[in-house]
Order: sequence, then C-alpha cells, then structure tokens
Amino acid sequence: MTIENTIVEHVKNAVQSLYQTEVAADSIVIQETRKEFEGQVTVVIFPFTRLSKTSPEQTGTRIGEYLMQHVAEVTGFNVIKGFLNLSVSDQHWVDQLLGNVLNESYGQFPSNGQKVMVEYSSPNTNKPLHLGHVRNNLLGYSVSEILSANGYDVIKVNLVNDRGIHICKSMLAWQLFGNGETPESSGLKGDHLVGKYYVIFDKEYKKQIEELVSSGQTEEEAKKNAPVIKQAQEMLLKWEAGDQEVLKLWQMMNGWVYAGFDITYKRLGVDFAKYYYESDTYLLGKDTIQEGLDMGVFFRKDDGSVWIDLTEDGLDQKLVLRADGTSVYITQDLGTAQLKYDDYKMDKSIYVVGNEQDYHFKVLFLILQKLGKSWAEGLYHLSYGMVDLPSGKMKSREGTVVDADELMDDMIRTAKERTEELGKVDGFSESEKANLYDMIGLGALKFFLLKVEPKKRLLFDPNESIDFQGHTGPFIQYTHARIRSVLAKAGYSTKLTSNYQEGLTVLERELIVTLAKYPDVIDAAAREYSPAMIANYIYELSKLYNKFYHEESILKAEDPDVRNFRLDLSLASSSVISKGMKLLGIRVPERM
RNA sequence: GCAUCUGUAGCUUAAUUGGAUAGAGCACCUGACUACGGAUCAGGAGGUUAGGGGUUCGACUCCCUUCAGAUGCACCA
Repeated sequence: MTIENTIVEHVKNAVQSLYQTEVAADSIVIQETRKEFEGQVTVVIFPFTRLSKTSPEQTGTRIGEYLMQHVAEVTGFNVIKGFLNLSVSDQHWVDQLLGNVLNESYGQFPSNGQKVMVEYSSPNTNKPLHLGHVRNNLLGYSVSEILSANGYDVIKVNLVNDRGIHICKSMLAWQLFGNGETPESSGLKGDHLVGKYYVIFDKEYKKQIEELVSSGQTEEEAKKNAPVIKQAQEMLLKWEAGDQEVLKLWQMMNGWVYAGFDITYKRLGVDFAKYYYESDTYLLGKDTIQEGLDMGVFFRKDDGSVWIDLTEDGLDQKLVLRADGTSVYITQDLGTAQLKYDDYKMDKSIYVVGNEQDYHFKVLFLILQKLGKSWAEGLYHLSYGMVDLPSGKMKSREGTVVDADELMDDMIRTAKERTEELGKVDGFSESEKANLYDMIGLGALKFFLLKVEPKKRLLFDPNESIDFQGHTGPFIQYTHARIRSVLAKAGYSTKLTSNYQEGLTVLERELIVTLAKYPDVIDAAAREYSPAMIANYIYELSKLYNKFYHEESILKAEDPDVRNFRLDLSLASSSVISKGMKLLGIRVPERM
C-alpha cells in the first residue's frame, strides 16, 4: 500500500469521526507537495469545508492533527490556505528506496491476464517510410512496451497496405521507364527504388494532364483521360482478376519494398509479432454485412447498396457495401477487425493511426458496437497529429518528405560529430563508437518525437537539427552515463545499505519521492496511451539527479553510511532512467 | 456549410485530469566548489494560458461565444 493510499484511508476516517460524514475515497484529492512548502504529500481541504462549516485553515488543522495521531508515517504538518501539507518520516522514504525502488522488478507490474493488440506502422508498399511513419512506429512500439510493463500480454501487428491503385502506379512507371532496374543494379534500397517510380509516375501523369488541357480538355477530364492513369487502373483490374504477369511484377516489387522496410524497422528498433496483408483481407467483411442486415442494423437501398443510419448518434448515413456488391474501406475494416479478434481473442485492441481518420474509426467502432460485438468495447483509436514541415505538408508524390532512412543517418552523423568534438571516446573500439553514435542519434530523435503528446501536431524543421542539450534524449543518456561512471569508480556492485540513520537532505528526500512515483507514472501512461508522460518524468528525474549530484558529494561523503546510501540512491536513479527509456525504445550508454 | 482536434514566453513544450505564485528546455544576459564526468549546475529577463462571457471557494483545464490553424464530411484507401 502506498503512502498516498494510507493517507486517503485515514482522511476518510478523520472526516467520519470529526464531521460524521461518509466521503468517497476517490473524492479525496492528494497531490505532491509543491517544492516551496514543507512536506511531501498534500491533501486538498476545500471539499471538506462544506462539512466542517469552519475555515479551510481550521479544517486542515483538525484533519492534520487527526493524521498525526493515527498514521505512524506522518511526522508533521502545516496548513496553507486550503492545503494540508504532510511531512512523511524519512524512515518511510528510505524503506521505499531499499525495499521497492531497488528491486529488479520495480516498475514491472505482474500479469493482469489481459491481451491487448497494438496495430501500428501500417505502411503502403509504394514508397519508403517518412517522418510521419517514424512517429507512428515509435508511438506504437512505445505504447506496446508501456502496456507490457503494466502487465498486459501485448501482440504487435502490422497491417500492410500492399494492394491498390498507388502500387499499380509504381509498377506501371517501372514497366514504362525502368529498363529493368533492380535494387542490385541501382544500388538503391528496395523501398527507395519503388518510391522513385512512384514519383516518376506522378510527373508523367502531370505532364499528360497538361498536354490534354492545352489541347482543349478541362482539368477534370484530363485527370480522367490521361493515358497513364487509365493504364494504372487497367493494371489494378488485372491484378484483381489474378493476371499472372501483373501478379509476378507485384510480388517482385513488393519484395523489394519489404526488404527495405526490414532494414528501416530494424534500425528503428521496432518489431511485429504478426503481419496482416490487405491483399488477403480486402475482400473480408461481407459476412459481417450480412450479419448486420439480418439484425436490422444495416438497410439496403433500392439500388442494392447497403447503409447504416448513424444520424441518431450525431453522425451521418454511411455506405458499407456498394450497389455492385463490392467492398469499401470500412467493409474490409469491419472484416479485418473480426479476423483479428478471431485470431487472438484479445481484450483490447489499439489502432495507432493518424488523426485524419478520427471519423472513420468513430464510425467503425460504433458499427461494431451496434452489431453487438462484445469486444467492441475494447477498441481504441490512438490518434496522433500530423508531422508538418515549415514548408507545409509532406507529400510523397512531390518528393517533399523527410525520409526516415536519411533522417536517421543525419541524426547519427550529428551524434558522431558532437561526441568527437567533446573528445570523450578515447579507448572506444570502432564498433563501440558506432554503437554509441547510433544510440545517441536515435535517442535524440526518438525522445524528440515522443516527448510531445500524441494528439498534438508536430512541427519538424529539418534545417534546425535536433538539440543534444536541454530537454533531450542525450541529456538523459548523459545523466545515466555519469551515474554509471560514479558507481564504477566506487567499485559499487548492487549491495544495499541497511542502517541508514534518519536525517535526509532535502534533495535526497526529493529524489526518493520522485523515484517512488515511477509506478504511478507507468500506470498513468498506459491509461492515457502516452509515452510523453514517461519521457517527461524521466527528464524530471534526470534533472533532479543532476542537481543532487552537483550539490551533495557522493564519493567524498565522510560518513560511510551516507556514502553508501547515496550510492544506493544513484543506482536507483540510473536503474529507473534506464527502465523508463527502454519503454520509449531508447537505449542508454555506460559511457558517452 | 457541418463535425472533430489544436491554440500556453520569440521558438519547442509541461501542468498529477478542477487546486497553491502556470513549470521546463532552446535562444539571450550573469555566474559556478581549483570538474566524484561542464552534453552539468545556479541566477536574470521573458505569460492578460488566442479574445470575450459563464459555472465554481478555486479555471490552462468544464460550458457558451468569437477568432486563427489543421483534418474529416467519396459507391478512394
């Protein structure tokens, strides 16, 4: 039981005995005491003044006195306005550190017996991954890690959009202009090669539109009549009809793309337990449509198309099956949702998808609920904001994207330059150096993208390279390396001190209080699906440790008990930093 | 037009979900034990939380409204 829970319990009793009123535990607000006041735990008193019919100060004082008498850990209190600040005994904090924080499993909750699926990445196979995908991948991976730390059994899946007109465009352009170019012959990564032809297609398409317009067609007509777009559409029809030649080309080019993606995923450090391919799932969902018709949830119009009326829920009428009986986007998503559930029977399912699809997912989940799917309750759309550039939106057709591979290269190169400037890698082997630059460069990138709340839109200026100082990944990595260095110097293993006497310094106490709330942060981050909460917590902890480090001697402490205690505190800090960063997919070095 | 999201210091952002004097970082200025690792630490300056109204003991947070931006409103995916 945490100290907060203990205090809530006793505040409840205090109100009961002082004012003869029952209050619900969750209506009692407890918070961390602000730094400028004495104490560590604060109870907000305002809600009780209604019952006590006395001033907040008087009420706070009476409850404070009650707590002093009934809770052993509470050693003092003060009341400021309506806030009751409680001092908790040093012994309690020391026990927290030695008994909890330093445990191997600290921050890892036991299994809760629940399965959760996280679908993320979901790339198209006609172009390489760009910065927007990077945000998606990092979010999906990190949320998976966080859920796992909270005791969930996590299944990471990737739903690959491997079919459709966009792939036919790349395929066609390659046929027309490729001269048999391959990744081997060009030296290009497969996904980049295919992406190159996607851009070529678009150029050709635009050229043809222009020609048609100048020969008298309207822009709209020209867009429909341009020969390349017609050819691409024919190709899609052939693909759907199972044309061997088209399928062969499709398989070859997708193969190139997958080989490229594998490399990028590996560098990013993300992985998947299961891949779903739209070429397998795009015809799914028709059973579900029939189910809905039988239940009367859907209705059929005269032309044969099938719809659902969501106007009572504040939404529109939505088409779920075309008049000719073919699927639309939501049809296959209904089918895929069912397929995924049948495969895994998970309790929750998280879709990591950009916020331009908010409406789609609202509709999707609502339909599944109306179809009476018990598991629809567990569906969640983790919606995140777009990544914008100063020049505006990224458009892969126009080549105005920040490429994921290039971005990683840049970050790692910057990390290398920065580290060499500081001249701290003497004695590192070449492979150790490469590993370190990788760690720092990607750490900077990942932290930069994850420290912002997912739903906020992200502005990325490629000209201003990402900082390595301040509120950054490298700052935290540096703190970790610094602690490890002190521990190494002390020849310190994992031994614990036991007989630390009371009398913590302010910073020692603050550090323990901060370390002690780590599990709460893990829990909150999972409830909110927010890696940003972890990122900001780890930053706060690192900052605090650096302050402590600066003001209190560790190795030079005269009293050996104090020295050992501070080493314990340092070990605990480095361990929590390392664990928290791992949840963000960021590694931390022993030296840097 | 309708709907959803966003708006916090010059820039990037936080605020324990309605609590105390809105915290940080970057950039700018000033400093730091003769560096247990200076990718650090301390201090200064910088805010009408987009504007206005309301609810509340108490509002960045909830409600209404205006403004700005983004996205969605396809028998595309």
